[in-house]
Amino acid sequence: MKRISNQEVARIIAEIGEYLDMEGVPFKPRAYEKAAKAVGDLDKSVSEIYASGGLKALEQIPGIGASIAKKIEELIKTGHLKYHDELKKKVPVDLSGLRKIEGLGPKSIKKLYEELGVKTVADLERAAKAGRVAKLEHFGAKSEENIKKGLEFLKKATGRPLLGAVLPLARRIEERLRGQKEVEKVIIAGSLRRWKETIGDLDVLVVSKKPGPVMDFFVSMPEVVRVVAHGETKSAVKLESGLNVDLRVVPAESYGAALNYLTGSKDHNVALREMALAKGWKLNEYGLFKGKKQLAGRTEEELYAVLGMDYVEPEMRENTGEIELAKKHKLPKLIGYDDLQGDLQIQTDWTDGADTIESYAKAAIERGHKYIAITDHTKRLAMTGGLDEKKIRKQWVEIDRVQKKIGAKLKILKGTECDILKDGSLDLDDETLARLDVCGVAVHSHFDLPREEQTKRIIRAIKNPNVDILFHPTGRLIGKREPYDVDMDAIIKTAKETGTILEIDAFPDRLDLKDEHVKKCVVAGVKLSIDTDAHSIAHLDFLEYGIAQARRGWAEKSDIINTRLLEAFLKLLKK
DNA sequence: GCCGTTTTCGGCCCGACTGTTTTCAGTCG
Repeated sequence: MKRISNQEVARIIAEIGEYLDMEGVPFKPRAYEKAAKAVGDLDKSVSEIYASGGLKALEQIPGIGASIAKKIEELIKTGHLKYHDELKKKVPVDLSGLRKIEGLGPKSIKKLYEELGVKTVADLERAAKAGRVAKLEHFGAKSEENIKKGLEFLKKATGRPLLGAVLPLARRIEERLRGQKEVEKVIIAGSLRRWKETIGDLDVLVVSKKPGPVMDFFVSMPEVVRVVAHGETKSAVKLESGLNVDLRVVPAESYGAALNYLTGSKDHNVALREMALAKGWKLNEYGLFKGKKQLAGRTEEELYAVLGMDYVEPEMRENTGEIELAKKHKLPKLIGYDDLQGDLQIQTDWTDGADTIESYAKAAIERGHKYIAITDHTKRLAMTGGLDEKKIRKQWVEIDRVQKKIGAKLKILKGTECDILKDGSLDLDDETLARLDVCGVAVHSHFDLPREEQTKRIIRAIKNPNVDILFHPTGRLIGKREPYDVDMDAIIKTAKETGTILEIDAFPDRLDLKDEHVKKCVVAGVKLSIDTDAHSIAHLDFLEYGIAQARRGWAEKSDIINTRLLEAFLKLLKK
């Protein structure tokens, strides 16, 4: 059997949808697009799903039916798909590559191929430079110019930026717009408001009676390198970083409906619209309407209420069951952004952190923390100057000194980020581990062990009765490193049996556990911690990303151990 | 092609903007 990645399967299915779109086939393109997204978002590999459950298991995936399941089967078995090959024969182009150029859809790509023989991005570049694109029917000088610009940006593009990279900029833009006198309200919607791990582009919503000056101000912001659209109610710009920012201006009576529409997710919105439709109403970005009469739309709360459901927090809007719960008034009460009492993973200048224990303590007090754990690396991570049994005892003396100096405002817990060795044993002896307040363990080596071995290794580590928390459980670095191959269900099961806490690492390129694992832990009754993994004082502010991740996994306050005050929190640890 | 407390057949979200058009197709979200 061929080993084919989910991404590859998703790409081929998506391409089928686009080829059908070229032909003008109705509805099927959406079905393929949905199926491709479903495969791309899967937690497990499609090959494994097929290996363990066959076609039936594939059909269980929402958005995949009998026909696409068979196609996936063929891909897994042969690495090829005849149907895809046949479609590609008609328009043999680098579809995935060309689709990355902004403004180029399937229909335009087909035309460029048929009229100019454009197959690749390089072909397109040559044709555009020679002025051949502008001569095509329905194309023109501007279309050609836009294609050239799209090509330029494609060369610089680096994929979706991290939430942590975009949020500070988004907040600056929001503040700046708030300062405009024509602006009554401003909010950033879209995936940012849902706190997705990475951000496609920014969707800004403004309430104003005079949109003109707001639009003019927006398109002339200093970061703007290109104005993509500049209309009365909608404008779009590209920033020097490559980020697209859309601005919509609506009247106050449509604010809630527009906010809902722009926040998404698309699937959540479609489900709401279908609900409206079922009642004989219509939902769009201007409101909920019965005929011409507006039933709701001024606020999101009103919109959900009139639809007969509870308000759904943006982090939950993925159409993964939240709508049903909202109708039954059974939504979880998510952990709040002010609910944490402390931070349980901090690296200091004793290893690879930048700041001293004392300066971290002061910074934590400023942020209102009640406790922090000092969790430096251990000796196997020699490059960080990892602590051995002797050196960590010296650190305890320093912690005691700082504790005495700062008094009762903050408890500094003695901790570790102890290395899990290749065989699942730990990098500090049990006697030392037993004396720690908080014992975290983590994998920093042998990322490529076979799944079974990796799983066994981690399970052995967390079965150690001294171990309290498994740090960054899957080891991924978003956009840089895949998670190691590990059976998370088995880890969660063992964590439940042993009372081990799993971490939501809030560092923006980790966010590890990810939302669906958080969900599984909540269901299993496994407790979680939210920690920054700070390597400097500034990183202490990352907690909000971890809280967002917890909320995206439907975690309540009680699921997270460091929402508790010190005494209650310590009772939840193993000893 | 997918899906089902209306349904295994007959539906499938909806609007803004651009660029090319003189009324609309394509793309995007």
